[in-house]
Amino acid sequence: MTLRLLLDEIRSNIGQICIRLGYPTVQFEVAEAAKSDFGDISCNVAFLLAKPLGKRPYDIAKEISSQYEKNLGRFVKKVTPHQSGYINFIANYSALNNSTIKSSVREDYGSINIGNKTRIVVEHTSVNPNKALHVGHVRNIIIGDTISRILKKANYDVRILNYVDDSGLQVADIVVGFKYGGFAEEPPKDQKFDHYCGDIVYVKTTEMYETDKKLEEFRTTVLKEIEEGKSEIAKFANNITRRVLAEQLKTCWRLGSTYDCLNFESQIVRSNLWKIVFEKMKEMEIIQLEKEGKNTGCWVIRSETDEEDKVLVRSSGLATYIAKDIPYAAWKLGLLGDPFYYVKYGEQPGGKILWETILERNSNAKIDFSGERVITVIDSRQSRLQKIITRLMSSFKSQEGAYVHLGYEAVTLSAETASMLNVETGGKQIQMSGRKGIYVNADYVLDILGVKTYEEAKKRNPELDEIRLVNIAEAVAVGALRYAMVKQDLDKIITFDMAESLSLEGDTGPYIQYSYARAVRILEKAGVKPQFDTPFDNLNTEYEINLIKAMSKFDIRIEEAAKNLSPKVMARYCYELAVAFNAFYEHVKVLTAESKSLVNERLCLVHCFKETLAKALDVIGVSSPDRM
RNA sequence: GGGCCUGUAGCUCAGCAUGGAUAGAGUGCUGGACUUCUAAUCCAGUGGUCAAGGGAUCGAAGCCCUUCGGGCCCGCCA
Repeated sequence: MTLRLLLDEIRSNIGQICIRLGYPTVQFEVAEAAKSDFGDISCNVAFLLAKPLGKRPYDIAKEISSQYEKNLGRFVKKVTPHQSGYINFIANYSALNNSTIKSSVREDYGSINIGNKTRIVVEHTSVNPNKALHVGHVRNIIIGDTISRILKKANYDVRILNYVDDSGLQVADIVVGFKYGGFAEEPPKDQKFDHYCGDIVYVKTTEMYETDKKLEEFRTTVLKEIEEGKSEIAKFANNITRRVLAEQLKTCWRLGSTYDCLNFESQIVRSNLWKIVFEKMKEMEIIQLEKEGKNTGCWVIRSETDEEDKVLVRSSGLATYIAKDIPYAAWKLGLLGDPFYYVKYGEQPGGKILWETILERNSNAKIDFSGERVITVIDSRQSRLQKIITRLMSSFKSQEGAYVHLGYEAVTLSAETASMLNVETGGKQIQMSGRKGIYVNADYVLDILGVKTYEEAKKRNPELDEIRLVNIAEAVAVGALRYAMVKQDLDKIITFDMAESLSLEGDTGPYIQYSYARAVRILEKAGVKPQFDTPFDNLNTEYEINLIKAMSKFDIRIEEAAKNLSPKVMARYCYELAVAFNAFYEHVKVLTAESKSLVNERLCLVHCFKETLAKALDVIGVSSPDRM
């Protein structure tokens, strides 16, 4: 918060000085200095005024600086014009320290009101319920979960949905495997049901199609029966997908992701939402019945560019798969009457209730899971489809950005990791494929990471009991995986490498968690509670000031992350905090400081750092173990 | 053929939205710091034609155009 106060103060003062000097109004920028050599804050106003005033930027910077010096205000200590034309500011650290430390103890530190409690839907995860989650799905989950957390921190009213495609081909495939392929309904002992379905039934059944065309024919009839939802096969499919879903959710919860409601595709299909949307689109004339050409007899969405038109309804009158996505998107935006009723699916870790939709009327109060805005997290291979849906939604609801497809690039496997799966790629990375069995399961990665983190924790904390060590190991394993998935920009491919994922040093989740554990230990060993009724004038080494400056940026980072829907901003912020603390830890002694009052001030700082880091880590869903 | 993404240090990536100072991290490699609040750490060194070319600008890694390399997508399948 405090950095924002400082920036606002400078912005306002410079604005006033420009008016006083009779300078034209320009949109100047006040921002963190690019390097600490330059000071704390920089302003580019002199560049922007150079042209209209016909002066050198440096001369303008000098003029403004000398005016500024007459009244430095609360947070500024020094103003210097730089040769380059920037005006640089050094903060009044006494004020910065005091303000930052005192505000950072607040429970809601870092929160900021951007959303104004706007109802916003985040849909993520949405994995076909016929297999276990692999590391590609994990990226989706972590992005979606982190975005939800960011938006909550920015005061949006967030609803998190998980769409369960329980009536698609992939489900039909495993049903064929169970019913006609001879696979037992129960997995071998010690194998999770979702792993069994994905690793064995799905992969092997798909393989069998190659040689057994009859088997492949069953797929079509099974799919049809599932969609109709009446037959024994449909009931069987429902039973299977429920079991897989339950296992998938365990993995999601293990990763720290929770949801508000499960939406089932089968119910969307069986509701009348498609008919309503279809009629609406006809009325609005945003779809056309083709009279000629290759799509004769089909209802299509005409492309606005050179791309192919998209068929919505076949010449047979049957809707295509996109007909499931359109009503769902419109439903999420609350544009259609709600045909669903809601029942409790169960209670999630942390106590949050998970709801699910049903079509049968019940006496429960209706719950509104729609939003004024909708964010759908799906990888960018589906961009074309999502673009069409976004376009349709914007004709239904003209509000800018009402429907957002938050796309991200895929997770691929490194050549080395592929070769562990007996896939030779000639040194190139490879796309994962559930169908071909080329993937790394999320549970497997967490388990392997857990073994390593357990060993590391035990080595360092031999006195801790087994349960505590296991909990620490799990927290660090999840932290490592989540951080790795979120630190990279959304439009960069992540090449997953098993060996590399085990690295716990440098720019990783465990590095950050470690800084937290160090802070906790200092506070434990101090034996006294920090007392905050002091002005914090003595925290004046560069390490202390850097740490305090980092802490003071929390809400600015939240704002940036929320406005750009950029989870990595928060990952980088956590890292920034940890780096500042680790440098402080190495160079500044807390418990053996020269005086009692200095010990206390530093204890306060360590305490506030610990609280701030925990809150920042929580935004990326990484927990903060006390010991590591 | 069309659409989207991408190219910055040996490797993995920030920085690009909103142009401005000597382009930053991690990792790797070299060397240093643990009888001290946990070395999952810190410090120093090493390492760059910001893919290439052009344009607009006082000023470009960033904006515009072109070219080249890499990836993904484009069914009356789901």
